[in-house]
Amino acid sequence: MTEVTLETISNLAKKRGFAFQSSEIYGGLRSAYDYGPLGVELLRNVKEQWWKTMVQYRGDIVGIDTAIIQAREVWQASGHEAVFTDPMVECRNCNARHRLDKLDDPDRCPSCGQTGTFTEPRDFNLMFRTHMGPVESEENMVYLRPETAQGIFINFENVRRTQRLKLPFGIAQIGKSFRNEITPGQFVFRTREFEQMEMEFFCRPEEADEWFAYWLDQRMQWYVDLGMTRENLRLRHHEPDELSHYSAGTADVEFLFPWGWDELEGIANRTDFDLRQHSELSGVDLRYFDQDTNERFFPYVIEPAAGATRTTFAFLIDAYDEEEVDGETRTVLRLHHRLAPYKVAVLPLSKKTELIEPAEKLAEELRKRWMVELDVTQSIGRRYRRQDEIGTPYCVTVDFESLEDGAATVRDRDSMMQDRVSMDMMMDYLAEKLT
RNA sequence: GCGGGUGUAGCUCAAUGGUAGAGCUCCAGCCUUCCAAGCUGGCGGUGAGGGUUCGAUUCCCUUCACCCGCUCCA
Repeated sequence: MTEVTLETISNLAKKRGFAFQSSEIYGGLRSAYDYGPLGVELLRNVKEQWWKTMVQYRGDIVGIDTAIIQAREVWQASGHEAVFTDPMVECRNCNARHRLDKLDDPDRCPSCGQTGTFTEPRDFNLMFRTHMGPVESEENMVYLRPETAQGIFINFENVRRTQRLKLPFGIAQIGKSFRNEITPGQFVFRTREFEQMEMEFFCRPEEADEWFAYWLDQRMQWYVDLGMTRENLRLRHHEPDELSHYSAGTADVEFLFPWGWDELEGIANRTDFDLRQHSELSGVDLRYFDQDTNERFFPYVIEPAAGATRTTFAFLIDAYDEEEVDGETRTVLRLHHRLAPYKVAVLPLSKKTELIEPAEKLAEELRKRWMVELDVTQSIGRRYRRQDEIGTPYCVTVDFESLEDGAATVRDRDSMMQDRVSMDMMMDYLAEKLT
């Protein structure tokens, strides 16, 4: 695999239309990116694969899509309002920043040992605030959700009842979340607006450890099945002192990014913290009643929470490859075909009308099933390289011979091998390759 | 947010206190007809705002963005 730098990959992303800086024509807005025509396909494919694996292929998990704006009480119950608002001080001597409430001595910097070097404490609020309704007041202040999980917990009873679910079962959701990260960066890796793929798996408390291990295994396998290099993935268990306020155990799926290992997904045992909190604050009993044992209890929750945008980014990095072909560098995105933005490119060998017409007809046919690009400009070699660079698994070339034999050449992205296939059979041929 | 670095065309890079150039890319035409060929032409730029100056891309200030560190997290 080719070593890839952040710069290489962000350049490719901009050049080919995967992601652009947000508000670029106004000088750019920090920490926000817009997904271009290729990026949106890749992102959609990642989300689709997650949904299929987590919801469609399973009988024990259902989906949901909850509002980004929720009652303020949700974030009071979850602990976010308290935990995400911290007074911070900064050391003028060494520029280290510390949470005031975590300092043993509020006057002494633990990083450099100096005293009296701190700035005035400033409030850091990690949640976005806005107002519901046209009048700004404290009463109608609302937060943009910092995680999708709470939308699931507050709908636990709605979903359980309407779908007649029995433990163990899961509720999955994909959606945007917002956090005022102190330091966004590394291209789309850490942004203040991001997309999550979260699933809350509810089980009996005594089975939580078992399900935790199960989901670690399942989630790791998902990345591997979609072609991510095994050596670029690892599981890292959190130390007790880095656990979130709700967690009894957390492990991260990490990917080897150009800057080092970093998190793609956190898998946590959230215990019964959230359901218990919401029960207490709302007064609604969110306990589960087990008719077989006649028990009423709060289920435990195992949560695999993945970042959709950063996972998409990781797939892009992992797929990037360069190789020497006839003294030229060929750039190839070796994306799994299920993730590739375009599945097929139809390329008439020349711009002659007699070739463009059957090519258009073929493209139109294949579009019913896949994302297909028709490219007629410049030489065939250049067009192959262009498709390689955006990860298109197959190119179909219509040439003059096609007019005689009704067949076209199918060229494979990775091997560059070619196959002559009848155009009548093209759909079936490609369908078999693109399962 | 703090400290350090960087901003010239889509990309790589030139130049200058006095009309900003090139290569690649892209687009059109010709040619070619299966792995980034060639020829001709075209589009396109000093991140933004202000100041100094007869004149600023160049000097000064502010701002915005990016990169590296600190802290937080999917």
